[in-house]
Amino acid sequence: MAPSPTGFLHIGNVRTALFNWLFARHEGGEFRLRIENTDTSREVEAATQQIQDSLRWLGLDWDGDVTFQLDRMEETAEVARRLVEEGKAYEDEGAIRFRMPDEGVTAWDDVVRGRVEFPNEQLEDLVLVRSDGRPTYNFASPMEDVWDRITHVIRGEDHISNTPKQVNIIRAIGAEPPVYAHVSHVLGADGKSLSKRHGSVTVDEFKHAGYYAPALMNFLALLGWSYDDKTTIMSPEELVERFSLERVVPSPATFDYDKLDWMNGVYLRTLAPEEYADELVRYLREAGHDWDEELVRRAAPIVQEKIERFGQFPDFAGFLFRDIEPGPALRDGAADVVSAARDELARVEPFAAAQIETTLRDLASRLELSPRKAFEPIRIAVTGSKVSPGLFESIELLGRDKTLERLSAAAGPARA
RNA sequence: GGCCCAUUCGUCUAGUGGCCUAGGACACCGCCCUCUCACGGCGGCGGCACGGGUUCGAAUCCCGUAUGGGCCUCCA
Repeated sequence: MAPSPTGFLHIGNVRTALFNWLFARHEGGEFRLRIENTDTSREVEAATQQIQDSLRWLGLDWDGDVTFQLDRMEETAEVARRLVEEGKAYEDEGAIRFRMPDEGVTAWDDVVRGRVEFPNEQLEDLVLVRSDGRPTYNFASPMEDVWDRITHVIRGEDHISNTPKQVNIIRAIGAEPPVYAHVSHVLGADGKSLSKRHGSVTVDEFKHAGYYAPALMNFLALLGWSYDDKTTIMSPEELVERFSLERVVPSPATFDYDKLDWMNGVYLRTLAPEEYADELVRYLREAGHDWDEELVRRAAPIVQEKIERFGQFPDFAGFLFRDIEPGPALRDGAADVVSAARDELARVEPFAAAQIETTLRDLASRLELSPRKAFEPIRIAVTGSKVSPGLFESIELLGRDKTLERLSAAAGPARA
């Protein structure tokens, strides 16, 4: 994986990184991380750290130290000088250019695309070393592939037309090119390259939105790859065991946020309750919500079946932790239900979901109201919303004092 | 403009000449379950870009067209 340190890691690049990682882990090989920083003008200060944090969060661990392309400036310059001596390159206004063949074709067997051929007459004599001495990407990259004994280069399809150039350079120094696999791009719903306007695009944004890393990994793996005709939910371990480059398709994939949300929900619902609570607590802490951890843990079970992203928790269950805005206006007669509920709940013992449910259902039938009708105003009064976790569990967690307080406020001064 | 890559339901995909009356998943619609919202169950809608070949037979092979994308930097 060889990102350039120009900003946050884009989800399309992460998908490519994932394929590299899955392939390496499946084959028992190494997954290497190299920072392509030969363009010093575009380098962004914190990007190198961000890239590593993002990969770690997703669960992509690399082997050995991170390497930096510019660190081998001396070696690449040396090779360039040798190529000039051998007549395979030449100086041009202070820079060094590689002499590309003029006839025939340069070809390779791409693992995802099959045989790809380029007419050599299309190949320009590319700059190897800039006039200021820094190597260019198209020179440094293949050289490092050789020095690091990279066996497989899995990268985006935008590199297809760079490949014949790199192949020629590698052959010129008497080495064998690695195996290449060019994967397609990831697009937004409008068919254009995925960008900000489509939604989250950086790993950080997905993290902050409350996605669960294994779910995101699963989703990304299925963008351009499949195991068979029906398997969709696969743990990281299963993905590693089943992945193969041969099953990567060459056509571009559109990022479907709805499907990601669904898949994330599947993962969250499958988590053991304690694990779910742990993840939720960690998410809220990192999102800056300084809420009582004990209460968050008690609330976890009643939201696990309901939300598909941790990011939905504040809106969905925030009424447990902070004051609520006045809810929608109560319909005619609703105030009576609310104040009756307040009177009943003032006496319930113990103040627990089961007893609360019995009490409120009895109240509904006494008032000759359907549960649906009777509970709506109570829900709005207590949670501030028409949509919430289970009413009885919510009331238990809120506690008697706050529940009565909110019911009184909603019933209005007349009965308060 | 040149070269290269791609093209199966709205989306992700299965499919490698007969198993295809094209399978699965998300989304959408309907019904059931139900304290809201979800979950779950059942059912439905919906596709091989187009045109020529090759073949007894093509989603699958070949050619062309169209559409989309990439590259053509002393960017990566």
